[in-house]
Amino acid sequence: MTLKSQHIPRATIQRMAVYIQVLESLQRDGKDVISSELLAKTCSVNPSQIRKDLAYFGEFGVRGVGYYVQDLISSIKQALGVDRVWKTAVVGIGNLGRALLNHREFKLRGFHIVGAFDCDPFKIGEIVSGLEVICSRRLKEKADEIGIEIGIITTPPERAQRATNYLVDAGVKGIINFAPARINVPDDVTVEYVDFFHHLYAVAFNVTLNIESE
Amino acid sequence: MTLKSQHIPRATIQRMAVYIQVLESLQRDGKDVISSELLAKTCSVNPSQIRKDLAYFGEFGVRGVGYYVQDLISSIKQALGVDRVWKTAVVGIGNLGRALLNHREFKLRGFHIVGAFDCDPFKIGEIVSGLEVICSRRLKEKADEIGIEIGIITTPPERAQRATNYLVDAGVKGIINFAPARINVPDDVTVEYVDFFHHLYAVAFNVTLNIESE
DNA sequence: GCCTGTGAAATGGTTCACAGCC
DNA sequence: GGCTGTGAACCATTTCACAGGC
Repeated sequence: MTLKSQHIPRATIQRMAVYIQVLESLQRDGKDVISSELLAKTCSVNPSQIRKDLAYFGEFGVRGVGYYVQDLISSIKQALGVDRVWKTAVVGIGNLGRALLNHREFKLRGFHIVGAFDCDPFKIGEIVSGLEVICSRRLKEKADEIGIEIGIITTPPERAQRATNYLVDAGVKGIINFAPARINVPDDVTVEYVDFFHHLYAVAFNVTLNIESE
Repeated sequence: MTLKSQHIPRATIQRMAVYIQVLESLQRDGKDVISSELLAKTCSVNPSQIRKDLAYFGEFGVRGVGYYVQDLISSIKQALGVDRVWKTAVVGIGNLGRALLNHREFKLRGFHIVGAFDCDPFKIGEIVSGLEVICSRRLKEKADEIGIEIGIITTPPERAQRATNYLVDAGVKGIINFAPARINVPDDVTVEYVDFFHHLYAVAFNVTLNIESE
């Protein structure tokens, strides 16, 4: 594996996800080859930025030609480690948790949901999208049995830390937190926060700025 | 208004949203005053970072004391422009669109959903969460009538650009795009992209890194 | 004494410009 | 000729360190 073990900027990783998205769309449109310039325009970034980003992981392009779309998608996916199946579990079976469990795209993208957990006795035992809801306290026990690599927290904010603790105890090293609360984890556990109010705030701020400067 | 008309980093705005989240949680716990050091620890950032961020908008703290939680929340909300009601509309009434329409938190946070649009004739006329679904082509007409400031796109990716065009035509200056596709807008329109697969990819990458370095 | 606000220093990321290669 | 890959130059953001004020 082409692993240049230098530090890779977080921003680069975020852009890589965007590149995949755009490249898959180009692929659907039947495009075979793409230059960094054209890809850059679609992603609203600088062409050198793309070349630098990709260079962290290897040499994927052909000089004088560009990048082969299909190959580049595979290369990026391999570089990010998303060319395989990841076993995930959802903790917190409310509206959002159910929506995620029913979302087919997860499986299509290699993220298989293999566990559904909640601490509400009324929900335990219920079948959601083919999975039995299990008591959160039994997370470690279940994880040992089925293997859970990524945890998705969809509890109310006040229960997010407890859900986190169960996941960490179970040996999970990656967490996506949809709950609007900060959580504490050991250094070897990665957390990503998803909260679209943050995005709404950002848009509101920018619109306000533009209105004022008129 | 304390408007230091210098450029404010995008990263600062993102952190401001986090500060609000944490401060509101502190407020619920009955905390009156907080130091930049303590707030920093909770948000996993550097204390000077917080002081610098806040300084873009004004002097909200008291030397030797810290920040008054209640006041700081109000000040930040005012600074971001989220201390008022924003009229929003959802374009694309699928699973996600419906979920957002039924989400009470929007109204609580000042984002009132005043329009629901879709281009599917079978959906037009349907009542979702008290709103009649209207043909996307009539967006401008409706916007002139009710006023729409922020658009939320929840269409499939191939229809995202058309939804965008309708919104831009209607004079909307801020867009949240949940569709997994890039969209083109004029310079005076702000777009925020929400795609949790990007976050899943980021987590997968970090977990992969940690596994490899063991 | 303590904690904020802020210029100055350090860090890290982005863009430029061109060498290298098809 | 054209487009990638990359060191060097540039720019922005973060962190430090301390002055300012309760």
